[in-house]
Amino acid sequence: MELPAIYDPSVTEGKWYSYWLKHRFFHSIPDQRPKYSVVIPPPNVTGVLHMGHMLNNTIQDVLVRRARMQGKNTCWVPGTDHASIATEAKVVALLKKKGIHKSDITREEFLQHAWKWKEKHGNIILEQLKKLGASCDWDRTAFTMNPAMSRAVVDTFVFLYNQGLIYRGVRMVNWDPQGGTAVSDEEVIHREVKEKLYYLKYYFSRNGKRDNKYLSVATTRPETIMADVAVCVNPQDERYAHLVGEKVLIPLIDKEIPIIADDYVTMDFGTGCLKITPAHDPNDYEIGLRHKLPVVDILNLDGTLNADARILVGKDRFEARRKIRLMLQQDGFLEKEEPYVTQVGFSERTDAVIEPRLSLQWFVKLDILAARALKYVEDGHVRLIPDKYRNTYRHWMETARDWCISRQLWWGQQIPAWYLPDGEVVVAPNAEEALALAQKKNFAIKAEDLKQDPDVVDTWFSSWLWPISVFDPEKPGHPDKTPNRELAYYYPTDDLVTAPDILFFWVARMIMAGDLFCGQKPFTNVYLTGMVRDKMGRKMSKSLGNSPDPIGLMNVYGADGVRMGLMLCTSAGNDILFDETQVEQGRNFCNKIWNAYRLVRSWQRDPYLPVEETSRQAVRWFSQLLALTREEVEDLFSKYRLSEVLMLLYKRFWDDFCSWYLEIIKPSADAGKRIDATTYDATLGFFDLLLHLLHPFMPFITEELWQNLKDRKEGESIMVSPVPETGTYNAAELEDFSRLQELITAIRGVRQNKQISRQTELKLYIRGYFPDHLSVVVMRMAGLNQIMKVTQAPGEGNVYAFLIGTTEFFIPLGHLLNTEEERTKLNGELAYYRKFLAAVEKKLSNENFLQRAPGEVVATERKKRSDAMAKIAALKQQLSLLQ
RNA sequence: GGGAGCUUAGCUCAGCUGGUUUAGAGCACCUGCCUUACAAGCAGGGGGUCACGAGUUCGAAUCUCUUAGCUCCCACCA
Repeated sequence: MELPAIYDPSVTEGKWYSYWLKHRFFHSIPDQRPKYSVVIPPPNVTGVLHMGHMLNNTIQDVLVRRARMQGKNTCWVPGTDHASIATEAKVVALLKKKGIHKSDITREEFLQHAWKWKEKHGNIILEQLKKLGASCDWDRTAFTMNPAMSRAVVDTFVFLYNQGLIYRGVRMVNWDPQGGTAVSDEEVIHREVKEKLYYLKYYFSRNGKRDNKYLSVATTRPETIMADVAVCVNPQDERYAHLVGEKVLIPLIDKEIPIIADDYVTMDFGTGCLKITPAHDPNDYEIGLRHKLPVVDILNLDGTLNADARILVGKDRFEARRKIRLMLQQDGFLEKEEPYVTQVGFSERTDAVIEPRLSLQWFVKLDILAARALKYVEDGHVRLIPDKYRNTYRHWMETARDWCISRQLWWGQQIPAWYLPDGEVVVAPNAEEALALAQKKNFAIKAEDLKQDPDVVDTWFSSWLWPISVFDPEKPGHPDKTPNRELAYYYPTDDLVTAPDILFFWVARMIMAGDLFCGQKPFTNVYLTGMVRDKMGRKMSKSLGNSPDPIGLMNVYGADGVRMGLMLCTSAGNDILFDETQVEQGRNFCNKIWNAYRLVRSWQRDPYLPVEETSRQAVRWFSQLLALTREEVEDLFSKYRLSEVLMLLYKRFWDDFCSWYLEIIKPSADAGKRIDATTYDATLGFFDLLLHLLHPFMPFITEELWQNLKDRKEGESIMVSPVPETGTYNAAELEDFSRLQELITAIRGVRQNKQISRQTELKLYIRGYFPDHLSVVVMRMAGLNQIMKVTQAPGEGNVYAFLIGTTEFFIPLGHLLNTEEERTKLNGELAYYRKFLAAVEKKLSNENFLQRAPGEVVATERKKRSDAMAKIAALKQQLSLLQ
């Protein structure tokens, strides 16, 4: 078979992915074997693959493929998240283009559009993952809004409500006036904004009339003064203490409000006087509660001022701000204004300025759940990798606030709460049961009297059930139910790979749900990936245009190349600075593997050819090296140091296997590239093992070559084939071989330096330790015709001398040797070793060192001294030999 | 404002409980090579006062503190 000199991923990758699917290698059903399970962090249905997904899913695939090759019953569950806000926004935008406004259609009509959209676009990202090589069990593809999982969400809601863990309450929420919904704290982006700080005059009230004295109050939001209910000072503030209890008048509308005192107020900020606006500021709301102040809400849902504002009614909040500033100035209430930089919250989705707003929302009580979830991590039952995130996790869990789970949207699971005409509420899994409950309260109630809460639950309220509901959707909400066979087998899952920015609102909440419904953790290890940034360290974003198209990258470099490029530079928890040259390195490595295979394939296996000694030594060495490599790989994997595993394998394959091993055993072209059977078979065995070790990282090329390595039957695959056995290794032998490599490199260096061609054969004298059985290898690789062990430096003139360890080597070079140059070089080395020796001797003459340092450390220092002395002696002698 | 982390070669990073580390790797770079597996390659080579300063110690890239710079998380001082 003639193979092209350049590896072309496009002809192999699609072929093998189809083959894997056809033979259902990714599919898993419970059996007797130990399991290994992973659930994908479900990407948004609206999503298209970006570099973050690439990294995250490559890591999962590496772990999953490795487990599968270890013989575990491996199950990687894929799926997507319905992503309420993001999806609804997309559908709303799409309808708008068609001239349909959301408010003009019914909920049912809207949902029909949304589902249609989901069917059309929802699977794009999963198809893209296939191109990456993701070995998911596609038969299990889940969706957080499919009927069974939605049912799980409803049951969970009902359960938590009945347990008293869900309640409805008035809270200050982050209101997005543009999106028309509350959003969670996590969906608010704070940005610095240059604003103005306005100092306003609040005149004292004399029986409702303006006094001529006033308090100066600083605010960034003058448009909210009509909602003020008090002015607050710090009780310690001597400037104002005597005024507490007096009344002032709100500018423009002359409403009378009290002066109160609260520790919250910072004395040295602004004027030390804070206007209290409970309806429009969370802190003010808290203060309002403490002081039992009324709440005046002057804003409509869309951010315009309502009738309670008395002035500027109907104006948008920002327009109102500009107008009221002028009014205040005209009427002399504006004392001064100064520039001010402050943090303003923006909606992640619509980029509108978030308006703190009081409203009735549903909440999950988190105090107990968080405390229990914390314990799993504290006790080490759930391991965070890297473990620095334990601190972050603890901090959050100890300060967790109740979770607002209602969203004023349609796309999502509608809250299973029904309101009676009198405002009472019943919570039940469906309308019939709700009616039954309602009738217990009032038997006259009919079905049409009940009105279901129009809101849906937060998307995280479905995804926190993910590791449970993908296996047994009937389990959430039913802690006492016996888990089904699937859940019993696959749960808890083994590894979770996700980004640290959702540690709290996803990872932590999954631990809560796991504890609540299964009494167990949902996963054992959480591998937290870094964020993929560009090479300048900037976040990848559409607006910067610095985000490469993953599909395009895979088309150019191959999926294996891209996977390798990403994996080479990722350590857990650290951001990765993505640079296309890394992917190029991955592509080049694929090509290297490909060509190594081409070389081996070009040889003729000859069962009658005797084994050459060089080959025998090479096989002996490389099989030991592979045995060591497997140990190292195991160790690194156990620490989740994936990039280091890959780098190790890269060097083993490229440097050791190709540059050393294959070069040593390579049969000459003159002999018709014939190679003895023993060496050849061993080489194929090594290749096989290397392919197995590399497969988790580079699934396609390894499958392609493994299939070619021998005649394979339909249905065989590297991913389910046994890993070739390795023997043992002897560290001393491996050390001998690396000395030999140093020696050969040194001789090659001499050749290059002195312009001695490869054809010119050289002689080598050795004084000191050298493993004689490796001499043949040196002769072959360094082009020597003679190696002699000597006890004295050779008498011939113009000998090039060098040291490796304490062994001296000599190569007679005749007139090629530049005596002056050698002298300079040797003197340089001599100076180095003398300095080194001095440092060691200083240490050894230190009484404290001898007394306090452990014996072995002292012993190594003594060895360093004797070695250095031997080297110095050798160098001196070499110098003396130079004419 | 609070918390966590980072700073080692031009770049990306190892260096784990202080001692074979007067510091390693990959890429990039320099030199010589189209040697019939691979120029996406081969062979050889150069390059770092371990951010700054101090301390602990017989011994510090490693432990402690100070300073500077960067990153992330949490937090709406109006």
